[in-house]
Amino acid sequence: MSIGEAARRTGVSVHTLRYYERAGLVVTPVDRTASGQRRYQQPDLDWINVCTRLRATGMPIRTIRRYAELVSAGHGNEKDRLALLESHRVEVLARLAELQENLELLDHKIGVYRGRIDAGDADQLWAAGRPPATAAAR
Amino acid sequence: MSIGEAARRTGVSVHTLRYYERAGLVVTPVDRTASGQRRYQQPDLDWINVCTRLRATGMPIRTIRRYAELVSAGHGNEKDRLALLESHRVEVLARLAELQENLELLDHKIGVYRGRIDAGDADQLWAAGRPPATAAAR
DNA sequence: CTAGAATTTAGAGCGTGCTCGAAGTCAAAC
DNA sequence: GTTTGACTTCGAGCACGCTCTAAATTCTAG
Repeated sequence: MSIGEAARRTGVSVHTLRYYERAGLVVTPVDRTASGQRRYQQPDLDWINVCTRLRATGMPIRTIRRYAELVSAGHGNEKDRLALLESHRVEVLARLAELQENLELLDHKIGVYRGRIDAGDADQLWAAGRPPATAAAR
Repeated sequence: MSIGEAARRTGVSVHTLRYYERAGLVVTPVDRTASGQRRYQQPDLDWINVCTRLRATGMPIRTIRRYAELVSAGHGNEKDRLALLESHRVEVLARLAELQENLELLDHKIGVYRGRIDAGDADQLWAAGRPPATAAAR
């Protein structure tokens, strides 16, 4: 299928598809017609989806490239691939934790504003994080 | 305290402190000495910490600026502030969910590699996401 | 008083991940 | 055959969030 069709099916723009290819995010080169146009197969789409999902976990392009290199190098480096994925997993867990922690600040502030609005808007002083005892939120 | 001390205490570089100020991430202008050097007070640090934590939830600078503008505008816009925070909260929850979903792909792949390595490395075919029935992972 | 460290400004530079433009080639419908 | 739209490459451009430089000034310790 054409690059346009591949873009439609993966939800990635044709620009980005070509960019990913240039960036080395490939495991096997995409087929080309005699005139040089790309022709995608299902496995190409599957790989693009993997890239998309790795990106969605915040894996940088260069790391996905490294992973792609390991995959295309074939057998024998499974431990390296595993190490790469596990190392990234640690980062993802850290980011999840950070996000959740700071979401609490957000929730706290939202609670303060809700209370203040319900109560008819009382004082305005505030503290940075969780209330030390008494405090509002900016 | 000096900007250097403020940087030390907030964990933000002096460059970034000045950048935040330029970017409008201020609720009250930082004091200046007669000669023009910044002198930070505890509330300034508290606000910087709020900014840092909002940043950590992925809130863009321009949104924090908007929030700062609302705060410094004073009373009467609490509903706007609440709306801003709640809207951002929705985005944070979405990103948390996305992160968690794609973490599952990561975990799945890690599981596949662990199994393959333990088993002494079997076949190499693969599927993009969760295994449809039988498949390994790239 | 003086040396060295810290601070000031405005503006440039950078890393990341796209996103787009230009100029040309190709393909499918008519 | 011709048009219309999709495709090609290459390089530039952009948005974001810092990060750094330069040159001048100010502060602090001895």
